[in-house]
Amino acid sequence: MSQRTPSTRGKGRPSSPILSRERLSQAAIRIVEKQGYKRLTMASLARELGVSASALYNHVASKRDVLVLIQDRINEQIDCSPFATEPWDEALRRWALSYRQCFIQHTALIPVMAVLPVADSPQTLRMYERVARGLHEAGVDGPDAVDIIVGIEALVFGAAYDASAPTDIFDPGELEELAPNFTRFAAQRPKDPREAADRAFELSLDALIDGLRRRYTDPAG
Amino acid sequence: MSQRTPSTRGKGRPSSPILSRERLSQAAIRIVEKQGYKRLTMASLARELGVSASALYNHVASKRDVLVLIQDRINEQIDCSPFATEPWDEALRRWALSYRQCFIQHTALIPVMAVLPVADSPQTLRMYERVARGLHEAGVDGPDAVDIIVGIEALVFGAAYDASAPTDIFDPGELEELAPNFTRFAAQRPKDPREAADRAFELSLDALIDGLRRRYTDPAG
DNA sequence: ACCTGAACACCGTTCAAGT
DNA sequence: ACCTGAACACCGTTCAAGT
Repeated sequence: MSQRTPSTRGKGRPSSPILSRERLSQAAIRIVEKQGYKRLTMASLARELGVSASALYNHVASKRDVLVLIQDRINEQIDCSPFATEPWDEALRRWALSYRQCFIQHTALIPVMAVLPVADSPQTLRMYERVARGLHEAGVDGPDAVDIIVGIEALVFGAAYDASAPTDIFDPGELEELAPNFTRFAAQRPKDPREAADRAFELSLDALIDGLRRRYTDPAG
Repeated sequence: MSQRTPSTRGKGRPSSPILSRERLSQAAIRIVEKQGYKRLTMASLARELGVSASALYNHVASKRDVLVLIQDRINEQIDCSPFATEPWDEALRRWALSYRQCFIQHTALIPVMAVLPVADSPQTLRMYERVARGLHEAGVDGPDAVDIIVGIEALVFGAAYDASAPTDIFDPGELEELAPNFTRFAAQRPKDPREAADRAFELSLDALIDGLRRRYTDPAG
């Protein structure tokens, strides 16, 4: 299914391949960081690597594969370390904050990431293992731990979109009369859209974790 | 900004335009329901309407505009009526369930919808007004009501992706050794992927609303 | 004002041909 | 095994020309 980096075989000339999945994903991330996802095309990726576009297909099956490679590297940056030191609820909170922070710059990956089989992304799997183990050790039973991961992830993805939205997203324009109360409430939020998005996310995240705490932690403990 | 349906002017021949934003969005939804979002192109939409593709640009500025029109009609189907009869927490729950149900078939709209200025979508605005008013009347202060809408929406969007994911999404394949616990836990979830997704969503939604209830409802009340 | 037809500037992907 | 160059089958969008 997934092509591996071809190790130079023992016989014949090494013929030293120019490309590899490693170099390919590095170049892709370079383009995304400098020019954004709109400018990441198979042609631009090939140019960055100094090869023809068709050469890429010796290493990936499709453009979606390139996005999967990027996503795997991005997930490496998400901080799961609090599960080693903090109580599960605080660890979950910090994980979610870090997760969202990573994906705000990569919302284009969300449609891919959200439905991606874990078999295609070792780093995602490592992350899930860390979180699932942390929750299980805290007394959450296995399937529920997976459900909690799924739920937090859902909130994180949605919130990452929200944080990347344009400034005027809640300005009703000429339609104010359709939503007078909502408009007034929205105007009372922080002017900085990023600050408003951060607060909305943390309000929901804290409520969610609070609800989980009630469910899974003995009130006497 | 937004083109209005041109009312036939008083002078000259009526010249009866074939197209309108109304007919355009209806045709678009017809294509999406029959053939999915991949098959919705400006060309296919024009064909469905019996006109040339370039004619569409007299009524919408871009393909994104078409998606916005679809989204507005989809949002009309989301059930906000519980806010008229139920307590705010139960109403919020039912709204979220209905919202997710609508978007499971329309995940392609999520990247558009999530960052869409409300000024471009009257039905979205109506929906927000209904929910914001319901929360405010229950004692939630204005800006928090908006934050809650944003948070629930984020969870709903992420969960809609999850519910539309392929069956084998948590099968680690050859990578099982990277995540032995997670793999075991995932295998204990319901076999039917849709049932598993539903449960994960409801667990998080219930925890989130429970957390909100604690925050906004007087425990004595 | 509204539509047509042709054209433009892209996409991702395939494939025979080379080494 | 890996790369090139040409070609294919699309996209969304523009625009002069018609009524």
